[in-house]
Amino acid sequence: MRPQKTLDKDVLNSLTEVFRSKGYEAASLQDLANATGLKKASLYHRFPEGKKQMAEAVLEHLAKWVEENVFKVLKDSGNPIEVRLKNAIAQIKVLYDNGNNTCIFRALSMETGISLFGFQIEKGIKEWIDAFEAIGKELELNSKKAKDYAYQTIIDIQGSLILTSTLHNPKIFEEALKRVTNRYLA
Amino acid sequence: MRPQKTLDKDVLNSLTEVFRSKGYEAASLQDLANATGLKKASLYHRFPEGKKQMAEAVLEHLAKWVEENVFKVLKDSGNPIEVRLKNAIAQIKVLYDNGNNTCIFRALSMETGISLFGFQIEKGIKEWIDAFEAIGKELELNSKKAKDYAYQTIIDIQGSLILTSTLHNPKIFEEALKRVTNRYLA
DNA sequence: GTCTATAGCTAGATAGAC
DNA sequence: GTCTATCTAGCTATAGAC
Repeated sequence: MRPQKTLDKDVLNSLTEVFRSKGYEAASLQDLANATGLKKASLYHRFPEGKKQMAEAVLEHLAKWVEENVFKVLKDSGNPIEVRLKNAIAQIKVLYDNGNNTCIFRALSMETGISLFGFQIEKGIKEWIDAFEAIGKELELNSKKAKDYAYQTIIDIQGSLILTSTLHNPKIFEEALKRVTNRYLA
Repeated sequence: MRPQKTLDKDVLNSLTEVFRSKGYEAASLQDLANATGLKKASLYHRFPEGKKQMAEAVLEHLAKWVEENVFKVLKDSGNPIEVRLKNAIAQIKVLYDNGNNTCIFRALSMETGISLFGFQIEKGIKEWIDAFEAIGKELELNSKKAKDYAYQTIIDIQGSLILTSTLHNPKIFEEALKRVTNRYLA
């Protein structure tokens, strides 16, 4: 097997950037090839099922990153809950580049996308909710409140990402994350 | 001038539905033609600049609806502020069909869209913020708080729309709107 | 004002050399 | 594993009859 000129990880990162910024339909194979530095046929060699498979790989890739860098940090023992929460929030800032990146779920969730990726996106969102719901329970909120806080957290993140990108104002994202933290630690 | 077989208003409503559900790139002229019941060439007769013009017309059309049915209701004299707020929230439920419709801003705000419609979307979002900021000031919140509440209102709406559609749970949207109301009237 | 027909292009995808 | 070359289908957009 001849060694790959370009590492899988780099390819995935390039694909991620294109899908994130353009969405699924608007991301052409030419765009994806340009971003990775590979030719279209080479992309098909790595992803025989084509564009759909590329987007799925991106979703999976990001899901792993979040699991490793957000959820694990939230759960991970050793640290007191305030520290875990703050560390997780810091990673969320990395994930969304301080609000300058759109969320991949949003980019891939238009109707064509819904039938294509609906399941993965729904699963992903539920994992976010579960992760924050667990934090609420750990803080001994009653079960309704733990759930409400979790929903509000995701709403704050998603809503503030939209506002930050349309108004070009990262402060909105930052303040939303502060609000999330305060809701739990107040 | 031969009378139009299909009214402008009906055409716009059909176009709106397609752009809303598919986004800009994924909405083909064939889709738009099917939805309106007109042939492609007839669409070009009404919108000589093509698809871009159709999307712009949709944005304008919705902006007018919101101005008339949300902003005017919010400002409109005669009624006490609690009633105005509740009426406006009721209209927002109509606009988004209880959370089942995606927001046109989101549908048209991917990168290809950003250069195309960024200005109109930014303007639209700012109008929403201004409208709610005015409510806060009327309630004698200080100017920072009035602004914060307005941002949080739009964040709650946009964020809850995303969650409602990905989780197929209109209750999330409904509760977010309750939260908006309570924030102002508590 | 609406239609049929079609131009011109780019999309996603494949074949096969190296 | 990567490339050049190419296929077919679908796209946006236009021409011109009625």
